[in-house]
Amino acid sequence: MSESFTIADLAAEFGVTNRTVRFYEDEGLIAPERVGTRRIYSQRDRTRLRLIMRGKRLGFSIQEIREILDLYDMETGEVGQLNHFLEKIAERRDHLEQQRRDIAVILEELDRIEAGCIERLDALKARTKNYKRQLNLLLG
Amino acid sequence: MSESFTIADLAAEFGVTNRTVRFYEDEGLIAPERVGTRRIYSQRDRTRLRLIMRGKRLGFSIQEIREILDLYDMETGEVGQLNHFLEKIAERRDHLEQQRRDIAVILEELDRIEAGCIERLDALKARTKNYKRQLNLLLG
DNA sequence: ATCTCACTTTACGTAAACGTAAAGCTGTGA
DNA sequence: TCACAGCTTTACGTTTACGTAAAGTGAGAT
Repeated sequence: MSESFTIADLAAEFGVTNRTVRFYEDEGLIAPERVGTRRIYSQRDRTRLRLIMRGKRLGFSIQEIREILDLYDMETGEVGQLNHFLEKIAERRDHLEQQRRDIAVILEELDRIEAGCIERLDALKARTKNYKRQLNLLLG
Repeated sequence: MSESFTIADLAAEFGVTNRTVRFYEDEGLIAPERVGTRRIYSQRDRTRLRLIMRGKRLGFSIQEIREILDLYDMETGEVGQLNHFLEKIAERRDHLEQQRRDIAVILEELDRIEAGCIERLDALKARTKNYKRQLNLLLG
């Protein structure tokens, strides 16, 4: 158990370059082990990369992704920290719910546009059909 | 009817700078009228800006936003175009639905993390309470 | 033994999305 | 009338998120 991965493994899995994976390390988002100079990635690193990619798909900056990872990491116990922590979570939730609303709006619009588009296509097909029918009448 | 707006109006409404609004014009996303050299924005421009901001919140690039605006603009009639158009819509939908799934996953995680956090807070409160009770016993 | 391949560091380059400073035009209220 | 607030263009600057080239290292195959 507890597999390990090379940089190329993870880069391929997540569809990015080795450079990108190293960049995330420079930014402190992941911290793989070393064997000599070579990087060895654990399941935990892989999980963190998965979270990073999710953040990227939602347009979050490296800094924002760092904050999200911090939320996952937090092992604090102090009360003030915990409250601050809960605030951070609430902020993230607000942001995500705004995005969710945005998505809902755009999806509705896409449906509407697509419907109009299909309607036009049908109209065109009907005209073509009619044209063919008339042609058949003419040509016997 | 058919109000018009200055650049400052719209910049303020959408929480960006005048420069940003001009930048979107340079990129061909909007095309306000002119009175002399001054830009005059219509309701249509305002609507397009609203779409632009939505795209930005979802992390779309200017190029992607341009494509989305094109979807709204399209008045084409040719069949090939219409089919290509439907493909574009499908792509957008796929992208948005991926984002929606991403959001769902993160929101669930946030819930989980928040729950653990509140649990810890409660535990701390309970200990504090117990401590106070013992103090009261001691101090009468 | 040496070749090759995948890895490493260092460091300069680049595209996107604006920021910002300079210099000038314009209408309007005191 | 004139000062000033708000608009304009031009153009160079900045940050983010990597790309890319150069030069070197370690391990396994031939």
